[in-house]
Amino acid sequence: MTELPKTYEPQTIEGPITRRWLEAKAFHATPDSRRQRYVIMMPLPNVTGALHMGHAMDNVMQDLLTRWHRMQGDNTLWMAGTDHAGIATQAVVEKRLKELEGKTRHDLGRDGLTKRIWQWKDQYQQRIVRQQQAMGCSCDWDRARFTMDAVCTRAVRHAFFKLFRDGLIFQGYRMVNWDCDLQTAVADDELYRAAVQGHFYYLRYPVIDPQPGEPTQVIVATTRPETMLGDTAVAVHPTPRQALNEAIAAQKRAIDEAPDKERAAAQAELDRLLQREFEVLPTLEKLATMARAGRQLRLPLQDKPIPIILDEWAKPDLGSGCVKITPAHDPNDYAVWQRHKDKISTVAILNPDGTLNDNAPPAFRGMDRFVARQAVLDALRGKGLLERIEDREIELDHSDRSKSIIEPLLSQQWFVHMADVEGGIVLGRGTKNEHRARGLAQAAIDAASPGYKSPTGRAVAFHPDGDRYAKMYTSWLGEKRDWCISRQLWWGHRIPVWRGTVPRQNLLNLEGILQAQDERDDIWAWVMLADGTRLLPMEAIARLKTDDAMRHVDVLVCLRDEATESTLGPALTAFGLKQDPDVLDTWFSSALWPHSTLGWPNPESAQVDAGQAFLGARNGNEDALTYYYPGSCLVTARDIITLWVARMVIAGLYNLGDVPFTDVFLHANIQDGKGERMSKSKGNGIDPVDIIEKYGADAMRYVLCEMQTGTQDIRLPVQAISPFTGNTIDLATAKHGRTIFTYLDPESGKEFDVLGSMPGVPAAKLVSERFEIGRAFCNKLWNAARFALMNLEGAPCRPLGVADLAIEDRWILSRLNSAIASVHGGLANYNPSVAIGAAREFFWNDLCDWYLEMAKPRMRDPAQAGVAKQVLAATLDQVLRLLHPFVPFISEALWEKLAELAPERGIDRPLSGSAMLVHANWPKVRPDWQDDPTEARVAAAQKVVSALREVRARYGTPPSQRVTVLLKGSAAAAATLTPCMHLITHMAGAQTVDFVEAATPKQRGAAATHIGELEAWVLGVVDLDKERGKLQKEADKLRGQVEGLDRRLSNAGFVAKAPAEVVARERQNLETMRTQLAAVENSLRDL
RNA sequence: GGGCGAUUAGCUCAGUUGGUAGAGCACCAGCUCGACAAGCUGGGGGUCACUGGUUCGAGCCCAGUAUCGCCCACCA
Repeated sequence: MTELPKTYEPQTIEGPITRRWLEAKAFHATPDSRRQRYVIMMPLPNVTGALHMGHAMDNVMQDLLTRWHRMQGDNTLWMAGTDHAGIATQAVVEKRLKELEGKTRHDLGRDGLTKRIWQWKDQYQQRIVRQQQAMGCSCDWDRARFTMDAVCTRAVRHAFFKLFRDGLIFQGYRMVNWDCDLQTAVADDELYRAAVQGHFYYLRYPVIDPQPGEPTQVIVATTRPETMLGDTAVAVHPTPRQALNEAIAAQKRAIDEAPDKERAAAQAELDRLLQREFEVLPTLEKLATMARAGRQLRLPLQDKPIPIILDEWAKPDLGSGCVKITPAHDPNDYAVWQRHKDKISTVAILNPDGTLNDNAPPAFRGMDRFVARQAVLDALRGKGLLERIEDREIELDHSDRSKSIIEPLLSQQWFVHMADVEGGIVLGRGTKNEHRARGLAQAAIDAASPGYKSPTGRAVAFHPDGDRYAKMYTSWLGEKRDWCISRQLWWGHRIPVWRGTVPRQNLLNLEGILQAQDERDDIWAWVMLADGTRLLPMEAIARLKTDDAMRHVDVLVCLRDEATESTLGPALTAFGLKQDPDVLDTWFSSALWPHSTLGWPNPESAQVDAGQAFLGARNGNEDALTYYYPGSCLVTARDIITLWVARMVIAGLYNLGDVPFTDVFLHANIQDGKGERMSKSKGNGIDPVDIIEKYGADAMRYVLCEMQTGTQDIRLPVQAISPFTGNTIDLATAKHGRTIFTYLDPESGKEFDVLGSMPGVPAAKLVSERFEIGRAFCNKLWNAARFALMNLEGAPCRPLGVADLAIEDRWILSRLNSAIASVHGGLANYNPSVAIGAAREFFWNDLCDWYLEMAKPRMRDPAQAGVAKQVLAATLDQVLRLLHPFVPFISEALWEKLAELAPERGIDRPLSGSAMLVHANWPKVRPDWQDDPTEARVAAAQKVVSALREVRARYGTPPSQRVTVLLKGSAAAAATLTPCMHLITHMAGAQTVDFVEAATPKQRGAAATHIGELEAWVLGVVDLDKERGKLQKEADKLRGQVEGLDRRLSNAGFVAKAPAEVVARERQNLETMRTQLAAVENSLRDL
């Protein structure tokens, strides 16, 4: 065999091992006769950019579970893929288009832009896959999907169609978060809040024909004065006195409960409220009266009358006490409008791009909203209608993607109905799991509730800290808010609905097409009446025939299959229907991921890409969907629970009548050294490939596993590699350069960039020294194996019984058995840190530090070498298997070497072999290897060795100097240690170690040490002063401990109330310590 | 504003049902002895954020305080 290098070089083995796995299709899963299966669906990375450390954590956790289950013999599928990430990707590509070519999406057109995005997607998808393969992800690459590929697209259309037909998808006007840059609605979770320095403007609205004693104008406050152009009312509280008094009473109570330091502020607030009682209240009461009388105000600039209305939304304790109502551009005002629809209207003043539309006076039309703001203020000021301006910091929603300020905008959107439905809904219609539920959200809540069982007996559980996250999941779902699924983008799944307002006669002409839905299952239409009533086409036509008042109706037609578009689309167009221009929210397709990837609704006809695995049934086995759905475990960070986990459960239950997975493993998020969440855009994101290049993939995986203890977030201090010197620079302490993304190299003083965005400034790679731990581990593993391989030449494999084994053999096998149980248990409890910790402890502390050292003399002794080799080979075999899920590359490489030298390994019988470790069997616990008496013996011997080494260290005895050791202790202690004397001698570097009844005075003057009740002397090394000092210190410490125990045991309460076993144990401890103290004092006297 | 969580050695984190605090890294000292200096051996280092309470006994249970983080929320 070839000699292994002295240092582990990950670069030289990771590439070849990856190629070997991929060439052998080692990760490919296909349905077979096994009943035990394990399925993980990868949380899809967005194709917006490369992966960072957060993804690495997610991927490594999945790979860990995948490899572990694969070795356990489960039919294991890890489905890989990427997400088109609608808004995020389009935003990135549009931004580049603007920067590099100065073009907007409108210059390219819908097809042109999507073509560009496809190119971008191809490029990044490739990069992502390379990153994942570099990490060792054992996904089934032959099944990798993309949310916009043919298989997923078909599933999206089917799912949409199904929901549409069931009446669970509807269109409606709603207040949405509008991104004026990207010109689309964005979801709440695509926003971030940021404080902006702004102003609070007080405006005056004149009263029309004020009566004597009435105010001539009303003052309203706003931070967005331009919205006044869309005002349709001013609201005042119906009973302002009562409301103010309630506020005052509440504040008084607050003062009573307030802690001292907050009391002054609370009192000030009360004073302010009390003052309003005579400063503001009289006006408000008058206004309330005026409102009842139907009085109106003149809206400035628009010069139109608007009513004063009564609504509790106007709080007498805030602002001027009155509030302007802009239903089209403020969510609260929208709610007010809905309560007063009969009295007030709604006026939208914004175009989709944030400029003012034709509802604004001509002077303001076309102005951007922020320009218009100033113009409105100037105009008001000119008319003396601007009361005053206050400076104020305002918290505003911003779009995560474009960073622009969000405008609340009333617009028409598509929604999925999440709330309960009268009469319930059907889940898994047409499947063997068909059953009913109250509504979509409720079905998903139930699935994670105690006692729930799906039709196949499954339920969803969270790990670790299950209750906590189940609560988060159910409380979010409990709101049952309708899910806005439309986005005004070009990149994504286009909504397969043709819609239009159709005149009476046309609808009658459409009858022919609409009737089709009774005969075929791929078309469905709804007719909407002006009052919002939804009718089936035939109902509508019937009504139309009798009701002449119906002049026109809205028709919505959903075409399920893409193929039908070419045949039916033109007909629909001819009748004035147009395909909805919107695309679906990215999460709509992600929600289907656990079944769309497997070919739902029909695996047999799923059109996979060239070279990919066929999804239909084959060779008498089930098709992919039947076999692999429902899956097993979803691995993700907790912020995805609401966004994605909940929606997958809903989609799975709705389409297939069963939950998509039974377990949700929530792993920690990674933060930088300052506790900030790691992300590329913050300039603190580490690229896993940089870590892999520097430390190796296994090192990275080892450390990530070790860090994963619970759901607690993890700090990972970040260092930059200086592009000037190559040294590492701690970013927590380094000085910034010109921007927050640049730093100064402390040595050269030169500036470098961590974001790679500053032209002309060299970019630095980001790393973390934490990963050195992993590199050290791999190096240790490499060298331990190297030692073993140097000695394993010709290792036998014959059945060995207990009698054939040396005590150290029995010990290491017993320890191995515990390690197997601990590693397995740690993984089963979703605690990789415990698992890798147990593996490390066994490998490093037991195997390397003790067993290998104890075995060295035997390796040189032909009489003993055979057994020692055989035990070592078997142990190494088991260690490599145990470590494989954590550090797959190095373990696979060493497995190959081990197989060359010791092709057959085992103790009492050969262990099952496997050409590649990735397919080897997972170690099984061997209770027959557990040997507690031997473990106790060796543990006692280890204590003696440590104590003797301490003596040697104290006197600086060179390792090569053999020392003479005397031991004195009880007969029981001697009996325990006698079988281990050869080990003690060897491990402590002794010439001889002997038990004595009593040491001679001269011997007693040697260097002494005490191990419990045992006394030991190391002859010929002693320095009297040093010895005295050491013994004195030891005696003092013991005396303190004895005193403490004594005090406790003489406490009547302790003896009476503590459990008997605790008291007995403490008595025993006290006894031992007293003996030891006496011995130490004796030794001291002897000196 | 509401809810959840965290605070343990210089750093990053463990600590199962209450029974005298652990690991790795870092630090100090010694070591090239036949796998490994990315190593070996030994050592030092903690008022478990703070204040009370319950208990014979509290890192752990209870109440409060402080700081940090996350989620949710409509204050013009």
